Amino acid sequence: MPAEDVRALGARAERRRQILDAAKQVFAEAGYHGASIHAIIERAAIARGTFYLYFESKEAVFGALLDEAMTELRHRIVRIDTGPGARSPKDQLEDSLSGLLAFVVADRPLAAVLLSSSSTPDAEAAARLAGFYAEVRQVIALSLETGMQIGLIRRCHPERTAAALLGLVRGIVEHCVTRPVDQPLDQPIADVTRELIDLALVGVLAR
Amino acid sequence: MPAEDVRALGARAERRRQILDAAKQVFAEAGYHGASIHAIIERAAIARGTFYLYFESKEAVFGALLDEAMTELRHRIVRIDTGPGARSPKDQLEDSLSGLLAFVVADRPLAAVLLSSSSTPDAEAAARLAGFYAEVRQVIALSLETGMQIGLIRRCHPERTAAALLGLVRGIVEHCVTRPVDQPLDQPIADVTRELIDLALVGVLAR
Amino acid sequence: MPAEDVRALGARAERRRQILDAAKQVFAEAGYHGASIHAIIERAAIARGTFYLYFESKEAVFGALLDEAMTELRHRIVRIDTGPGARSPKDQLEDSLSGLLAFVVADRPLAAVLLSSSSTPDAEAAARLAGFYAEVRQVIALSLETGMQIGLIRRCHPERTAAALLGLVRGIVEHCVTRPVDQPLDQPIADVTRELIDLALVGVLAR
Amino acid sequence: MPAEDVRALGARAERRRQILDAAKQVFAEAGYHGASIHAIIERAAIARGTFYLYFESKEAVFGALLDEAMTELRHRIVRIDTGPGARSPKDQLEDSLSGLLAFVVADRPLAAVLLSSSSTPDAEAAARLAGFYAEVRQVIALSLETGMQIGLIRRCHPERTAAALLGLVRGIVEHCVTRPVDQPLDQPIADVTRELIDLALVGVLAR
DNA sequence: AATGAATGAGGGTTCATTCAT
DNA sequence: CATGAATGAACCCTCATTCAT
Repeated sequence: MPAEDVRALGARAERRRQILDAAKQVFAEAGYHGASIHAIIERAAIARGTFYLYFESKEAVFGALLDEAMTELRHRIVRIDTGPGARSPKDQLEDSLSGLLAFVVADRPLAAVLLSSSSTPDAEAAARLAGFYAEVRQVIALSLETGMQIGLIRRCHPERTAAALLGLVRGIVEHCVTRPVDQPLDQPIADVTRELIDLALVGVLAR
Repeated sequence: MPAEDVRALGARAERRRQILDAAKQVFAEAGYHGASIHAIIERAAIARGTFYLYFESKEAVFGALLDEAMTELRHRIVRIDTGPGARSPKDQLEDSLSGLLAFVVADRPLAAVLLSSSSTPDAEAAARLAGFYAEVRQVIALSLETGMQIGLIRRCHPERTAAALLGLVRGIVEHCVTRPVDQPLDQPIADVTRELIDLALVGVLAR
Repeated sequence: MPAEDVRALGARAERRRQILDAAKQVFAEAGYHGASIHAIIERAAIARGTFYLYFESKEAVFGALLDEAMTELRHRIVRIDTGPGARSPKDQLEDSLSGLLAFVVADRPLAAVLLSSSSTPDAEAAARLAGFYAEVRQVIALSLETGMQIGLIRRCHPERTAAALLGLVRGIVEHCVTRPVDQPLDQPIADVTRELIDLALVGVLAR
Repeated sequence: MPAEDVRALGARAERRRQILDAAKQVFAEAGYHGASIHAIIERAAIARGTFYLYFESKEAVFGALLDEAMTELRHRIVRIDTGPGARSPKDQLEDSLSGLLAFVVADRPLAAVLLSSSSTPDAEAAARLAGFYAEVRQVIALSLETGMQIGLIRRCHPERTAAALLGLVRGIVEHCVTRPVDQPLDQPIADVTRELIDLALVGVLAR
C-alpha cells in the first residue's frame, strides 16, 4: 500500500517539520544554550517524549536546522561563470547574492541562528556552523584569486579579503533582520543587493 | 585614616581586576553560557563567595567586562576632522582604525567577547553589546553622511552601509583572531588595516 | 465455532510464548530494571502495543516467567520416599536433584532470572520469588526433620540448615551458569550433582 | 592551624558518612536501580546538590559503599594458619567466620547490599561486587587445595566446592537477615557459626 | 574581607504505558 | 488483533547563588 506509506511518511515528516520550526524560533530567540527543550515542545505543542521520537537530542535538532539551512544556502551559492559568452560576472553575482539574501532575510529565525556563529554551542554544532562559513570563505577566496588572475580584481590577500566580504554580507543581513517587526525593509532586497555589491566592488569613495 | 582607605580601595580594585581578567579569559574560551563561576574563581584563585563580594552575578561580570572594553574602544574611535588644514581623511581613518584593530587583536579574549554578540547572553548584557554596536554604526553612518555632503563619499544608504562596513571590520577581526595560536598573523596589523581601508574605500575591482 | 476458538486460542498462546521467551532472554541479560520493553518487543518482533495485549505490564511478564519456572521446578522436586522397599534416600535425592540441576543449567536465561532474587524488582515479583524459595526451604526443612526423626540426619536447626543447603545449591548453579559461553562445563551434570550431594551429606572433611 | 583542618575534615567525613548511611539503607530497600537520588537525599536530609558535593554519581556512592564493606570483610577473612603449634584449623575458621558473620548480620542493610549480587547494577559496580566474590571464592578454593594436600580435605573440585560453600554462607546470612524485625535471632551468632561449620565440614548425615 | 559548604530550581533524557487508527 | 506515535512522570545531574562561619 504505497498510498499508506506515503501518508505515514508524510505525517512523520510533518511532525518533524513542526518541531524543527518550533526549535528554529526558540533557538533564534534564546540562543543555543538559552533554548530549553521545554520551550521547544511548548511551542510545538507536543509532549516531552515526542520530541525525542524525532530527534536524538537538543544538539541534534540544532544540527538538523543547520544542515537544512546550509543545504539551502549551498544551492544558492553559484560559482561565477567566467567562460566566453557568459553574462557579466557582476550580473551573475548580483543574481546569486540577491536570491541568497532574499532567502535568508525572509526567514528571520534562520538568519538569527546563522548569525549566532560564535555563540559556541556544544562543540559539534559550533564546528558545523564554523565549517560552513569556512566553506563560504573558501568559495569567495577562490573567486577572488580567479578574479586576480584575469585582472578583474585588485591584488589582495584572498583569505582575509574573503573574511572581510563575508563579514560585510553578514553585516547587511544583520541590519536587514534586526529591525522592529513593524518597520519593514524600506527597499526591495534587489536594491539592497545592488548596493551591497557596488560597495564591495567599488568601495565607498565617490567616483 | 585616608591611607588605609586608599590601600583598601586599592586592594579591592586589584581583586576586582583579578576577577575581571579571569572572567574575560573564561568567557573568551567557553562563551557566556559555557563559562561557569567555578572556572572563573578557579582561574582567579579565589573562593566562591569572594566572587559575589565583587560582582552581583555572572551577568554582572560580563557586563563589567563589556563596559570596560566599550570604554576603551570609544576612546579609540576618533571622529574624522574635515576642517581646513586637517590631515587627509584617509590618513586619519587609517590611524584611528589601526590603533583600534591593534588593541582588539592584541587582546584575543576581549575580541572573542566582543564578537560573541549574538550569543544572546542574559538579556541585559546582550542589549548592552547591541547598544554599543548601534553606537558605532551611528558614528560610521554620520561620517558617511558628512562625506556624502562634501562629495567625498558616493551616494548610499548611510545606515545600511555603516552596518556593512562594521561587518567588514568584524570579519577582519574574526579572521585575525581565530587562527591557531602558533600561527601568528603573517603581516603587521598596520598592513592589514591599510588593506581593509583600501577595500572599504575603493572596493575589490581592479583600477 | 469451536475450531476457530481453538485456533484463536492457539495463536494467542503462541504469541504469548513468543513474548515470554523474548522477555526471558532480555531479563537474563539485563536484569529486571535493565530490561526495557523496547528490547523485549524487538526480540519478539512485535509492536509496542501488542505487548500490552498479552501482558498488563513489565512486572506481569516477569511474574509469568517466574510462575512458569516455579511450576517446572515444583514438578521436579520430589519428596523422598522413606517407606519400606523404597530406594535409598541418597539415590532418590540424587535423581531428583540431578534432573532439577540439569533443567536449570540447561536454560541459562531461566537460571539468571531465578538467581536475580534479591535484585528487588517491583515488590510483587520479588515477593513471589521469595515465596518460592521459602517453599523450597520448607520442603528441605521438612525432609531434614523427617530425616532427624528416623535418625538419618544429625541434629540441627532445620530451617537454618535448609537455608544453608539451598544457598549451597544456588552457589553451584551460579558457578555452573556464570562461565564464558565457549567454556562449557568440564563435567557432566550428573557428576556435579553427585559431588554436591556428597558435600551436603558428608561435608568436606576427609574420611 | 591543624585543629581547624582536622575539624573541617571531620565535618566533611561526617557528612559523607551520613550520606553513605542513608544510601546504604535505600540501596538495601530498593536495590540499585530502585534507589533514587531523591530517596537518598531525603533520608540524609540534605539538598540535591549536596549529594553531588560528596559523590560524583549514584554509581559512585554504591561503589564507595561496596569498597567500604569489602575492606571490612577482607580484614575479617583470615587465612588459616596450618603451621606447627597453630590452633586447630576448625577453631581458627570458627573464629574468623564468627566475626565475619556477626559483622554482616549486625548491619542488615549492608547484608542486603552484599546479597544483591546478581542484580546487575550499572556495569562497574556489578563488576566490583562480582570481583569481590571471586576473590572470596579464590581464598576458599586455595584453602581447600591446601587442605587436600595435607589430607585434611576430601578430594573435590576446589572451585566448584568453593562456590558451593560461599553459597552456603550466603544462604545462612540471608536466613539470619531476612526475618521480621521483631523476631530476632533465637541463638547467638556463635552458635550459628558453629552449626554452619559443622555442616560444611561433616555434612548433614548422622554420625 | 574571605571562605566554601549548602542549596534547589532547572536542565536534558528515558521509558513504561496508552490509544487512535 | 495489531500497530506505533504520543504521552508525561520520573530520572540523574549541574550550577548560579546564598549564608553561617
